[in-house]
Amino acid sequence: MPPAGDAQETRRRLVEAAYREFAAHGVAGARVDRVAATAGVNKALIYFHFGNKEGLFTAVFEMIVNQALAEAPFDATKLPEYAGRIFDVGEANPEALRLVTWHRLERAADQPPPQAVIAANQSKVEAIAKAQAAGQVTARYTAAEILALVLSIANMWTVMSPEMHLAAPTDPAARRALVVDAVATLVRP
Amino acid sequence: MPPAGDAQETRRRLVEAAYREFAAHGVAGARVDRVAATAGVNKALIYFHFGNKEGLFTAVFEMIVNQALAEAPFDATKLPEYAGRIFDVGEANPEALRLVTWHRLERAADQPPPQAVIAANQSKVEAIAKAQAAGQVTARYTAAEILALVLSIANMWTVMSPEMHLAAPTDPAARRALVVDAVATLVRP
DNA sequence: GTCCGTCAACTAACTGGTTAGTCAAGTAGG
DNA sequence: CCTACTTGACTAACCAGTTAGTTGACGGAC
Repeated sequence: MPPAGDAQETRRRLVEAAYREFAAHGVAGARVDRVAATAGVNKALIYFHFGNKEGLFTAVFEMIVNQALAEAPFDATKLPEYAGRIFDVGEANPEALRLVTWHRLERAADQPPPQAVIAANQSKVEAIAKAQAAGQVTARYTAAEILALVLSIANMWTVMSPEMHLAAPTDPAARRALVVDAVATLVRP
Repeated sequence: MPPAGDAQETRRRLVEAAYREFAAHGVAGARVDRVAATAGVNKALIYFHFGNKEGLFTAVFEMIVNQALAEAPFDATKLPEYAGRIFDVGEANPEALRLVTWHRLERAADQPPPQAVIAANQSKVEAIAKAQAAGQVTARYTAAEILALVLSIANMWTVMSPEMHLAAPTDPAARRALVVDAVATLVRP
């Protein structure tokens, strides 16, 4: 085994394992020993690299946020398509949405919101405002309200309680079509 | 001390205390000792009355579900108003929504969905279908899809990540107006 | 009417397993 | 040999659940 092995690689393996653990069980439910076992490294390495359990979650959360921001390019003049893309990303990474929800429930209260997210939202709001001024997007709602609506509808199925899925269409394509169409209806000038 | 005291009252106190504890910390994060202390009863009574921690959560969850179903009378011909009412209930009981979210994350996978919720959803879907047939609600989406849309939008602000609140209007009245208007726009025939 | 057995409701103290976090020692590469 | 990295073994605290026993109400026997 490589003791002076690749620390970078060890960190990556730990974050990957922690991602699954936290997404499945949250901070309180996650087991540090389980993360270490899954990553195939000694538990003490977690404390060496990340300080504590909380630090490990922070590392995972930052990775997910950056990844999410990178995967969904924003175009204020094509909000329905953007919503569809968000839907696709959520569909492909259901664990990421769980992780964000755990964050909201367990940590958001005593954690300052990530600067990257605030900045990203701000630029999106400005872009929407510009599109509104150009008459490409409805002026019925404020730019921030539109962004909130788009994101809410894009993620509506993942946030929905599972009981709802029994009554609603299970076909992903139909769910996606609904998301795109609903956003289109709402943001039409 | 009343040993053969009011068991009903003891149960109520425990459920009440557990409600706050679970809403704040979830199942894994909740502390049984803390619930007992808050309720002012002996910890063993929790196991006497509810079997285990899980049973206590189930009791709390059932109470919340029944309460929620009772508080929001459904009228398929007035979906925007219904969304507004759901918004109001959520605004008045933020803890209830947290509890439902905890349930979804921690228990929904291995818990059969409550029959009461399924039945309630089914009757709502049927009512919407009837309103669609009468031309009072758009036929662009299926009845189940409309219900999903209405509920998603009604709860959009509570589900939204807190970062969003920084960019969006903090005025509850404005948030409510948006919810009602967006639903109206979507369900108009 | 009082004695006694039963039972639901309740309690204080305990247990055994778990868990986050620590530490001293060791290993390889530069 | 020194720095960065890794390890097995350890611990102190925590926490869900248990246990053995107490309390008072109720009801039937005499």
